[in-house]
Amino acid sequence: MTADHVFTALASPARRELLRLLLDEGAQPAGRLAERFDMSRPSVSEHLKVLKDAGLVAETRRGRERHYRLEAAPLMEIRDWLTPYERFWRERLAALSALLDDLDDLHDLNDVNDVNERGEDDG
Amino acid sequence: MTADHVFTALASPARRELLRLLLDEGAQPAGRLAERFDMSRPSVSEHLKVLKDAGLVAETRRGRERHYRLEAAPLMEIRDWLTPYERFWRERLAALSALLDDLDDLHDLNDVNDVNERGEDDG
DNA sequence: TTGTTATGTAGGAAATTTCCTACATATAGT
DNA sequence: ACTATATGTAGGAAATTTCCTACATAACAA
Repeated sequence: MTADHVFTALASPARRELLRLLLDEGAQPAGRLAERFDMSRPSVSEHLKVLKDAGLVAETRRGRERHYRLEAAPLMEIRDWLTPYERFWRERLAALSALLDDLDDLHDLNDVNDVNERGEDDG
Repeated sequence: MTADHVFTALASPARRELLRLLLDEGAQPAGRLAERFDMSRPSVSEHLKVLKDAGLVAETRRGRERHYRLEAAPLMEIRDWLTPYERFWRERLAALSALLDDLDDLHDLNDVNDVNERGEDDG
């Protein structure tokens, strides 16, 4: 439910793989998801529970199967959390870019001096 | 270093708080960061180590202090990981929006029928 | 040199996570 | 009713994480 639950859920590679499968292949029954893992079916079931508690998947009972589907909404909280860092990141890049431009200017200046040293006229 | 390290590092509230402090207040020595936590200084030091291994902070030694600064670049991996889910999320919203539009159309149609029932002409 | 400050590391206790093998539950088919 | 299928839950072992209190290291200050 909370952002903390979402961060925690994403910390496990197995759970991220579950989300990826649901994204790429759509909703599936628990058993079919479990087949893809090098892990017992009950363990996959527990991972699904963690994802469900984080609101990242939802289940629909169809007969004796339970179809799990992706619920991407909570991931938008992560994106929002990321936003201020992205701004920081961009400022860093801009500063670097400015630095490189300055270096370029300096380089051009040296070129001019080189030309002058070789003669060409003036003094 | 890897995306896995980054996800793991972000799973802890204490570590996310460290990143927030470095973002909001800039680079700081380890001790000053530790003061803000309801936790022993060595524990904060270990959290900083996890962040450093994930490439999320870097340290600069200044005298006997070590200044930690935010390194936001690895967070961009998280953003990239998020992207396909964001697309999914938008499609979901678009579908919902279309559904609501359809409901609206149906509603308008009923209004027209209401008007006709009250008379107005035709039949 | 001697003492103080800033910080990391060692070692271990407690809590949590991960994963397993039974087992329970519920639905479908015969 | 009986059997097979799909799945969750219980209980526990092993691994990992978190946090602590010493202790080690290195730089500064007298």
